[in-house]
Amino acid sequence: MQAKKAAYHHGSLKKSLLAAGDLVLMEKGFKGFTFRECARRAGVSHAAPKHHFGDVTGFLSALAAIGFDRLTEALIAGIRKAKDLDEEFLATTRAYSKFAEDYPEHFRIMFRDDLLATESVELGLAARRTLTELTNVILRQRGEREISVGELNDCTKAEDVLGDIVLGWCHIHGFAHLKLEHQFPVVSKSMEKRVIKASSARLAQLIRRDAIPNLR
Amino acid sequence: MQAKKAAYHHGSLKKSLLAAGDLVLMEKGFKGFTFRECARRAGVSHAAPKHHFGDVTGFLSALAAIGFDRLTEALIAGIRKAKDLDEEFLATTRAYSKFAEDYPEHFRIMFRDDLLATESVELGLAARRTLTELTNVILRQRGEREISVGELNDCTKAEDVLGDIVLGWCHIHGFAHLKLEHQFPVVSKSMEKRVIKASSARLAQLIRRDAIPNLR
DNA sequence: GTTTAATCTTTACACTGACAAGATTATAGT
DNA sequence: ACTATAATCTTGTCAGTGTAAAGATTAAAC
Repeated sequence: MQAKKAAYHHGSLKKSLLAAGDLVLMEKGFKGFTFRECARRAGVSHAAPKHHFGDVTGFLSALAAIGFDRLTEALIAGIRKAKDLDEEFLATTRAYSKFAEDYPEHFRIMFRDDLLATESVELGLAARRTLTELTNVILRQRGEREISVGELNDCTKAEDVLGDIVLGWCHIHGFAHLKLEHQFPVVSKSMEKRVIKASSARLAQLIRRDAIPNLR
Repeated sequence: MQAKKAAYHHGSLKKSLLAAGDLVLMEKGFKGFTFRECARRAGVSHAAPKHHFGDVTGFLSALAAIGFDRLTEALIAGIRKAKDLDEEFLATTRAYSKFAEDYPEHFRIMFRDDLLATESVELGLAARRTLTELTNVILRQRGEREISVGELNDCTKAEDVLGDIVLGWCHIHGFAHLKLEHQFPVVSKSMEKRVIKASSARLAQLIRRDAIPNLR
């Protein structure tokens, strides 16, 4: 009668634990996020996760990777909505910031070098996919050829490209982070929209070089 | 003979606890930072801190305030070293980033809205002092009158000023944060220096408006 | 069909934050 | 000066945590 006999071997525990961890992170936040709570939700004993993730660091890394994947998707979706290059940089900024507000706890652990297993290839790849997407936003602004994930390191060898990536990413990330953690003085919603729109537009012009033609 | 009899009343326990917490944060990081460990270092019982800070959130807020004060000092010192306006923005960026690397754990908790008691006036003031310093960096770039801490809210009412503050602070903060958490592709030290120098210079020019005279 | 390896449970330990109740001392009021 | 009161600190307790070790169960390999 019961849907599933309580089998000694769960079958797909890793997936279930990730799903549980994802939920716990969203519902209870980082403070309420514990190994044991996730195990409870997955319906297994408190020591079960260890075999799949080692310690809590490994578990968080897997969840951070999911976060990066989700961010990458959000960026792609945001970019797709933009009608032209003028809108694209702003759309990227907005998508990045919206992700931070939609998944604040994911965002927080994603950028916590001390809490993550930096050797995780899974996490590294997910982060590079996001970075590639951002890099391509900058490259398109500059009217240059886009790159694939594999070309990331090569691309960033060029100094002026790296300079624009830094300019772009720092702005996008800094805005999202500061806004998420409520570091900006409180202003009206409409004011905030106008400000970020104007800022993004000016920075995009700077990156597109047409604003400062003979600077380089 | 002994310097101090173990008095039942410590006398300046709050200060001692803050000093202990400061050390623990630097030595053991956020992971090793516990209420009890700090109490141990201060030489008091594990429940003593409660009376002075309430819960761990209150304690962290006090330490975050110290962090903001230290950041403000670092910014002022960095600015003082700059010879002219051209150098100042870069100097600010460097000082901000250096603070993040010198006090990584402080930096992390300073920008964690969920871990702090946002109603703490002490923390709020310290953060506003930092923000004022940053705002004045931008105002000087624009050749405008500087403000005091009290004027912060008034000043930010002007839309274009806010826009430049956002541009400047997002860049400075985003760079420091991404660098601290090792999100940038690994490049040589000298390359990194050149890149951040060029980026800051270009952004400063944008803020100073002389680069794009007829944009507004 | 037996051995081996992987998966999951149980048990245990040291540690944590929070709470409550008691001990000690400073402070204020008279 | 004496007492009442409040502030400060300790002790003891509780549920909860991560990690480790050892045992139970089942899948997989040979």
